[in-house]
Amino acid sequence: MAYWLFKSEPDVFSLEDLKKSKNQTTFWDGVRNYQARNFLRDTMKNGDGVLFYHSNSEPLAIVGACEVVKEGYPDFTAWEKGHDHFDPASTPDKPVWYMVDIKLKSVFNKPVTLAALKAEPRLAGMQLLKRGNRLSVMPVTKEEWDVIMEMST
DNA sequence: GCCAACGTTGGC
DNA sequence: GCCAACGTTGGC
Repeated sequence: MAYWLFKSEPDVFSLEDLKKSKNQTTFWDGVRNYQARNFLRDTMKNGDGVLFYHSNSEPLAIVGACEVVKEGYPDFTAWEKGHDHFDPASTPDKPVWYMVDIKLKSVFNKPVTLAALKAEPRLAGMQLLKRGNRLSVMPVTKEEWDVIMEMST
């Protein structure tokens, strides 16, 4: 079992949106970065934990936890003409981009803000905090996961 | 295969 | 709204 962090701009898709989704489950479409794609396609397994992070908003924070409920499969929004995530390089025969399904597990009582993450010495190595980090899907260690869970209650 | 130009991300 | 950091593109 592995752990991950997904970024989302709440103006586009927030944890509240996930909460309101059918079965509180959604497909994580729109990842158009190869490194993140590889995580989605090759590494993520059912039951993996996912931290849900709100970027580009106030407050910047991890706001909840989810679980992978469907492993990597082609992101079909890539071949929907006119879709925001359309990419002519990807086709049903030769998909380039992949996604997983995640299901809401918990909405944090206390969102763990970016400032709080930075202030926690045990999280000094977190990839999210590294300078210039722009990955929207990234791994989290079990230790980091546990600390964040503790901070969220 | 190099690298400059460009577009995007995302915190501030 | 700014701008640093980074990935991608495309000319050579």
